[in-house]
Amino acid sequence: MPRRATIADVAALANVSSATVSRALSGNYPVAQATRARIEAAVSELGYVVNAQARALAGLPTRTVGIIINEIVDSFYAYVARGVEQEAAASGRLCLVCCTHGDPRQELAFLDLLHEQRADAVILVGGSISDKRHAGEIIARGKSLRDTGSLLIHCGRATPSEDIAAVEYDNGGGAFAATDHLLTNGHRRILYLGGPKRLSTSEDRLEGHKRALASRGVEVDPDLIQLGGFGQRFGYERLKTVLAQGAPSFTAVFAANDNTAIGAYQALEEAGLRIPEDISVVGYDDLPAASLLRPALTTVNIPLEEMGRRAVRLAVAHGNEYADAYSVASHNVRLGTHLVLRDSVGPARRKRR
Amino acid sequence: MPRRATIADVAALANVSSATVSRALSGNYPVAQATRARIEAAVSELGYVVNAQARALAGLPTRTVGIIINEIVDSFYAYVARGVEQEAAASGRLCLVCCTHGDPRQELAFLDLLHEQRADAVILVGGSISDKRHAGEIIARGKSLRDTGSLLIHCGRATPSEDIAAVEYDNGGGAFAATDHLLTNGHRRILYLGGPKRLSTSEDRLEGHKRALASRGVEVDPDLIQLGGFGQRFGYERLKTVLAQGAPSFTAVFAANDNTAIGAYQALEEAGLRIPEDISVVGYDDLPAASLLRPALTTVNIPLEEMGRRAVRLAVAHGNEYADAYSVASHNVRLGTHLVLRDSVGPARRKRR
DNA sequence: GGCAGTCTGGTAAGCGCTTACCCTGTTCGT
DNA sequence: ACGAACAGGGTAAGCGCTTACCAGACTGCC
Repeated sequence: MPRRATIADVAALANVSSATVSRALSGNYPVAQATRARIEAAVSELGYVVNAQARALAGLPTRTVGIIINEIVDSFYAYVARGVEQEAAASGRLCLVCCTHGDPRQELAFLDLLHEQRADAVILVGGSISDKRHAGEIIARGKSLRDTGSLLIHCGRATPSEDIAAVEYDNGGGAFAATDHLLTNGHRRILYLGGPKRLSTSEDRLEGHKRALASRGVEVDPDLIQLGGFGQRFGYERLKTVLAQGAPSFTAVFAANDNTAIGAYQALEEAGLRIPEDISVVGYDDLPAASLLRPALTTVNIPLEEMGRRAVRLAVAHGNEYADAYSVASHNVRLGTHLVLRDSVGPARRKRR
Repeated sequence: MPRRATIADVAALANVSSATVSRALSGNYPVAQATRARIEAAVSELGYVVNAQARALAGLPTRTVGIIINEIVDSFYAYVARGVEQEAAASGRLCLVCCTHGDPRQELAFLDLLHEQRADAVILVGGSISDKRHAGEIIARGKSLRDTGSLLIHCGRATPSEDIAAVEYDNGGGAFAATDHLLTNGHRRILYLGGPKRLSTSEDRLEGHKRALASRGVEVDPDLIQLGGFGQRFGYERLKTVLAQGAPSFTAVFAANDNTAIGAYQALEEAGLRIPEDISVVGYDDLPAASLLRPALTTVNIPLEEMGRRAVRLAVAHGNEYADAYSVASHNVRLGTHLVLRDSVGPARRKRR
């Protein structure tokens, strides 16, 4: 059973020292053409593959970036991950993907695991729960990561500390635009559906919604705010429950994200309500599913992929000017969102005609 | 600027040797309660985090598994990745995810990168192009990987060699079932749409389709076989082209995968053809999008997540009985597929009534 | 009381690579 | 013609961890 070849084997076969082999391979030091050729021959003859662990241990960066997301099959996260992966691959880095399934403790556990792996950067994606203790834990790990030359970047979540860079998007603004669009179409009673409580993402969206209402002097009716989850299931069940309580007192629903909107579609369909004739719907995220729905869903677009790319760039840029990693005021980034008009919003129906 | 703490620092602070610290941390050797406590105190005081690279270099497994997929935002791959991630996480392993975007050369490049990383296992997902040279390259890397104690597993693709384990699914069987269902509904002229040529996945599906036709004595009409791609775009454009050539000569379309079916839906919609009244449609994969479509798409379910899990288990099981890694006849796995009936198939229309 | 067996813990040899430091020739500039 | 600068290459000291091997201190048993 062949043992894996080491640099020493290659060196022996090529009749040079292991230092020369190392130099020829990393190409950061002059090596004579002839020597290089002999080394390359030896490498392919032995099927030599450099050992990344040894390399990292010797002080080189690991060329891996970690990314912590909720759920890989959720398009929201998948697109961010794609951006991260692309940008990472562009610089020859590999991606360590971790899924928390929404468990904040997992978040911390993965942070530790990625620290063990000495990932060049770790990117934490998605809304954060509002919890002082948890935030503290994150900050501590951020510091600790930085002490090893790695960088923690928040992506799509506000930074809990000056020291942690973040790539955000105009979450409240998108919600404002969506609600404003509904208002412009004459809707005054809008059901706000979905979004876990105490999650920054939901809170920001709800805030934007309320701000839009306020800007037109529409009062918020607590009954029209139905928080709870970000899933299709939640959208379906909750809306069904609300609908079961009698004729809808609203003319539109603002689903806190597209998944919830999908659930809302089902509930509306079952209740025999037409979109947008009877009820208008807007979503948030602009996932591919939004344009698959019939009628196609009007929703807020987030530059998810770009966010992922930016996050990596932020981390890697810092990594380059190594000495500055400590002094640089983390250049936060905030990207814009915009409403994508499709077919799920119509004029508000006259009051029980 | 704090330097990262090493095991030696912890040892010094706890007044023991580094060996004892190592033992206390990995817990595979008796360490006195009191000593252990002192060590733990030192660890948390220093914020010590073990260095995975050093550990790996010292001979322990890296506890990472690599997975090579086409595209992370494609649900097909995302679900497999999810299974892999889950199973990996269950054994405390991290996942290195690589996306080839369909480029076979990338496949090889990532295989090398994962080899460098000494991943405990690497899982290659999705159809393979039919190319002797490429297959040879894969086999070579599989061997080389095994020489380092790692294992290459194929997932959703047939193994090119006895030495490489694979988790497959009954691809042809699913296609057979789909076509058979169409035949049962009276369809005789079925447009087979999509699937890149020379890709094992497409070839197997087409084979199942033809087999079903043959079993009912229906001849295959080459004009009704429209190969080319697996994307939504392809499905749309190609079907549009076909439709532009005059009244459809078929009563059903078998989309080689759900994405193609989505494109087909668009083309049909634009052409004013109703599903399933005018044209029936079946897809393949049973992605979440299939049930979002209206009418909901009848399609073939593949246990994607389970495949991912199995792949990891296959690799890890072998890893356990280390000595056998060489002798064990790779226990291939083949999972079943089944047709999911929804609303996109109806009885064949009478011939131009 | 002597000795085998059990607990604990230390010593030190690697794991495979990079790179600071050193050395030998060449090649130039002036 | 001579020192400087550079190309090319070797030596060996780590990087941080695990673990084989060894040793002292008890324990209990005959």
